[in-house]
Amino acid sequence: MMIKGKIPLYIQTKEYIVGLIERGEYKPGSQLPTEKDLMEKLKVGRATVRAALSELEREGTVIKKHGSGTFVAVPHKTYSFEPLISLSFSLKKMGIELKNKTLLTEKTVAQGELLSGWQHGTELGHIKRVRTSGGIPIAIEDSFYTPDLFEIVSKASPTESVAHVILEGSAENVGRVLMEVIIRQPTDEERYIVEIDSDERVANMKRWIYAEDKKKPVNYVSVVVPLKFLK
Amino acid sequence: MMIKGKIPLYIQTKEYIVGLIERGEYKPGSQLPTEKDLMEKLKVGRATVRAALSELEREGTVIKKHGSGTFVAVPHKTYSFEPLISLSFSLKKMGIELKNKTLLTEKTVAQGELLSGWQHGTELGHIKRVRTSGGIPIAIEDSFYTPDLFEIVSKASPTESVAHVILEGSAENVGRVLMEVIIRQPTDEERYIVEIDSDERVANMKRWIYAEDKKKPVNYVSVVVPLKFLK
DNA sequence: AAGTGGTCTAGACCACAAC
DNA sequence: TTGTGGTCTAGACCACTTT
Repeated sequence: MMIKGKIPLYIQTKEYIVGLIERGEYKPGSQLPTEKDLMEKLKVGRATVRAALSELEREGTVIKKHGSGTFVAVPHKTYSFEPLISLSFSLKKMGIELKNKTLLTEKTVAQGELLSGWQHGTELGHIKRVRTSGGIPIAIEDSFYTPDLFEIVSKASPTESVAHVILEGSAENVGRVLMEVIIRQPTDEERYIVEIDSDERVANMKRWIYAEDKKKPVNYVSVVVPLKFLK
Repeated sequence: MMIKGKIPLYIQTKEYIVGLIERGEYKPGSQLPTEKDLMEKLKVGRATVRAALSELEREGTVIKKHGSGTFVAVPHKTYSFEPLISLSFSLKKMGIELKNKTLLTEKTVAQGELLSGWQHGTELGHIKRVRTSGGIPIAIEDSFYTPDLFEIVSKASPTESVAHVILEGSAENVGRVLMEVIIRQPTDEERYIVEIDSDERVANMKRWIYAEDKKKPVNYVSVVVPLKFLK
């Protein structure tokens, strides 16, 4: 090791491991050298190796399994669309964990503005949640699903990304995703839930996911976040 | 410390620090006890304290500042609008390395259905780029801007995210963002540029950014990526 | 100069998985 | 039982910020 003078050893260790993977010496799913191997090979302490591997795990490059070893992460196809359409995915990548609190779970029918491409009277599942971080309400989320999807989503972990469930759950193949973000004044209900003044503005993200036939959405989500949390 | 037998010390340390914050003993923005203080107070090693603080920083609860101290995070300003609407941000998260090759920079006028939202004949700046990874063309990007924005974008680094420039550059306040992702067959030109067969499908991501008046877009971008690169 | 977090080592013991 | 990663300590020196 120790080639470069200024760069921290654990960064150099990271680069060494990434190099092994990029050169194809260790394929996705295969086991990487053990921490002990890396210590001896690179002549560094174990904390240094672990710091490198920890960052790589956080970045999704490797997966550590207690008792068995460290493995090259297998990129999964369905993850590909996720960052584009998932709010929680993007925030998580930035290191921000949101906690969900479910306010309401019900069966309803499409009506009013919420038609969103659905026929009037279409049966839908509806979940209303508040997302918090450190106990502070950050976002209000209203999500609507076709009955089939509602079954699947209801059984999934409430902290799991809906986009992830849809993409991964094989219920439907995604054919089209539409997303809209607008800046507007909050409603009274929104002001109450996220505790803001009436002169503060909110970002309202709406997302429609269509199945492969592209006719009607299988999922519609509206997320409201005060602008002060976004700038 | 050492109250609970099975739970790791660094987790207990985390809980202790979170408790300090939740009980209001340390308000957002204020400086937390130093690592040394925590070591002595809790009778644990420094690595344990640092493990706790590292997780708390990753979760967005605290902020460490080299040379000055560790502070309770201020929930404001922590979140960014960018991941929601930036294509390059998302692509980067997919592991797609961003090297841009500009094929075309021109002034043009709005025409055809692709430029929906603009009046026929509106003056626009147009940039056509190919994104490559390891010399292989991965994505085709066509972006259109109002003349004012075109000036700013042209001067910005070509690798910089357009969404970033628009959000940070204060050229306009963003009032509305519309994004669409569809899966379709490639055009002949697309097949030529990214070197794919006609039976392979592509993901076409389109994004419109509207200024505060929400009438006409200030930016329209279309990115085409072969599905096989999204695995 | 003093204090803070950042990096690093050497060594120990524990918890889990596989043989 | 063996080997892996998980946790933890004690101590050292470095880099940055503030006084």
